[in-house]
Amino acid sequence: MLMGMADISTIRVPSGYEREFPGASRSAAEIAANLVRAGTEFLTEIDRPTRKAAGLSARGFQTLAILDGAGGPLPGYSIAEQMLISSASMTSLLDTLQRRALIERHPHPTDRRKVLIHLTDDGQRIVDQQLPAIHAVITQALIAIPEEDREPFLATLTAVRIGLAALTETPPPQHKARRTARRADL
Amino acid sequence: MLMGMADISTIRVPSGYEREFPGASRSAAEIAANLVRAGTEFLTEIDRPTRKAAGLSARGFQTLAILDGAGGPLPGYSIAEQMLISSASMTSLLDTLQRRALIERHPHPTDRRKVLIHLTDDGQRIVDQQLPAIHAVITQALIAIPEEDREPFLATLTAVRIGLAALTETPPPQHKARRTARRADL
DNA sequence: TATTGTTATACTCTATAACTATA
DNA sequence: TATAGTTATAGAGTATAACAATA
Repeated sequence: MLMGMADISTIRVPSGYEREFPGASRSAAEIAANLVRAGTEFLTEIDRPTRKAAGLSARGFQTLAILDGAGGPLPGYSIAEQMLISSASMTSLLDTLQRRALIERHPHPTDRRKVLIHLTDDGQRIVDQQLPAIHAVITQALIAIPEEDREPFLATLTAVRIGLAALTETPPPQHKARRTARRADL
Repeated sequence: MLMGMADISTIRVPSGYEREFPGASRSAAEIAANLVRAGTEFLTEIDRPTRKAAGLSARGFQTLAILDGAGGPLPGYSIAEQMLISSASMTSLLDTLQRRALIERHPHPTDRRKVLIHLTDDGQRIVDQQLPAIHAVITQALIAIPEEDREPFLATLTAVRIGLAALTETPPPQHKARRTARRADL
């Protein structure tokens, strides 16, 4: 059984946090917790109409949306690159979509190593039906955010992404050991 | 092959968007795209040390962290509720963790329906080792966000989560059909 | 009757390795 | 040699349904 949605409030980190993790920032932890949670909840809501209507996984629909966005057939490896998965995983995904007749595989006219992935009419129909529902959910979810708050919010989101990307290119940050007081204090 | 990280910038939505999806808000779509992306990237970074050091899935580590945070053993259903998964999925997760000797199952002293999940010493050690690394990553990723921007950012994140929660309790928002111009315009 | 947990079954996503065909 | 794709194999996470034991 899944429980109902409790009242929503900002996720806070207890006051002992910076004592327990020397060098760590409490406000950073709060931002991380709330950002990850908000992102996950958003994904779930975006996913909901798709799964319900089409019985399609997020990855499956994403594949269709990439093909739709490209405006024409794409070779498999180029979809795989965009989705950050291996070619073998791509094959498996495409098998699933092809079984449901949402995509077709056609040989590339000049390079016989390649397979061009086409949206079928059914696949196109699913994208055309689901995208408006998804964008309606997005618009409605953010209806209470004032227009003047949106650009600053976007700017901070981008700053976070830049900070994350910088992490990948440097050695993992140093840290001191946890100061493990009583567990119940967390 | 997975590609490297391109330069990071705000994800923007093309200008034809509100024409293509009547009633939808372009700034909302940009916030959704950047928020979901930032959340996913954050999760990936938080995940990285855990997977590397302990070969543990995100869900597996999350289970250990919940037990650690509780300060003592918990019955399975209470962990499942926090993770929003079914009791059958919980059983499978716990099987995996028990196979690696990171948790133990003990009978509840008074309610014989319940099984109390205990962190083993190995499980506790993984949490104690990984949590500082995770919090160092979080602190470092956000180092460039000025302190005075943090509370407003948190406030907007919470407003988004409230908007999302409100969606769940109401019928799906109405929307008009996609105005399907040329595909390449997207 | 409701709660807690397990088993059985099935599907998706993912990864790695080995392989074919083509460039 | 490098690129594109498939097959084979394996493992994790998820869901549903049916079930047992207990409260």
